[in-house]
Amino acid sequence: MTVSSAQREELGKTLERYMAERGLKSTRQRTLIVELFFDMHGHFSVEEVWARVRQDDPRVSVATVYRTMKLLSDSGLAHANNFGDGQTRYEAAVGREHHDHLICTRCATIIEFENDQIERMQDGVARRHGFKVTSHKMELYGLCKACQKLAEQGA
Amino acid sequence: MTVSSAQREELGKTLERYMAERGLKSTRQRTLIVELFFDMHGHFSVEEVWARVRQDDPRVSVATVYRTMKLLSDSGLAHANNFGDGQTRYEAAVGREHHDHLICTRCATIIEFENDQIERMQDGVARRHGFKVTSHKMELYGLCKACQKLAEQGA
DNA sequence: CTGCGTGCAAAAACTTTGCAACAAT
DNA sequence: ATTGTTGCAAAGTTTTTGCACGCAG
Repeated sequence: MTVSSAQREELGKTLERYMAERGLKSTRQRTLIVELFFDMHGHFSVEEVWARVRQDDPRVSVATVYRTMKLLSDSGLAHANNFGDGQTRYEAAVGREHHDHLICTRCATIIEFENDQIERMQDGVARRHGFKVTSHKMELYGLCKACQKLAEQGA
Repeated sequence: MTVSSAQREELGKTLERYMAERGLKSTRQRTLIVELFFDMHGHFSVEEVWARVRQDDPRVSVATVYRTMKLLSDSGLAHANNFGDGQTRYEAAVGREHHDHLICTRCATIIEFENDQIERMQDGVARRHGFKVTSHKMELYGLCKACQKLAEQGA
């Protein structure tokens, strides 16, 4: 699932607006990190994004990647996740439907899914508690098909 | 919602069995930490549990609390959560229904809720993906009633 | 006795931050 | 020019671990 050029443009505009609103500047590093991050598809730690960025420009520091990922997260262009290992993983939030995750606790495979019915029920729950929900996350942990087989075989 | 004595007994048995199975030993520290943790109701960081434990025995080290909470988590008697701040929070997993969380991003209030219908739909999703779910977590982030009012008043 | 558990401090893992040089507007 | 940004290294947080001693079984 590639981010289309239209979506990419949309993304750029959102980011520009966000930065303009708070007097932030567009730099070579930021542009590179954002560009590369949105070309990667999945859930990446800062370390992983940094590794990719260094292929193109070895002089970029981790600190800048940390700062830029936080920027993307604050601006709503990326979502920050915590899947239980001790690091924050980011994923693109544009050009995609909202979705949740099935996570294999054996091989760490992540399957994404989407279920409008569940979303609606979540909204209902929130409403009944007087909550105004701005975001949510739902993760189902267990064994994927392949790992169930391996587990049966005692591997 | 207090853990009843019957539930407490159940808890003790589960833990004993778990420890016996792997040759783990029951110590003064472990007993104290487990006891106190199950008397606290809520979602606590290791630091918070430690603070409580030290009231009763100032000689217990954080390391032991870390190790014991991990033990509880591994044995299924406690659940580990990550609510976005950078620390793991534990909550009792016995003597309670499974539940999920509404989290106020302003005042950090946590409301628990339970919804069987959603649970069933989650199971359905997992089944369709060939997943065998062992646990899940669902968190709705937003503003609680009180904070919505404060926000309106521009506070 | 045997070996797991504990306390302590050191280290690890991840993330943030102060600062001087640098770059964008 | 002015102000935000970067790289670096230092420091902050949270959690884990090595080790010598102690305690449970």
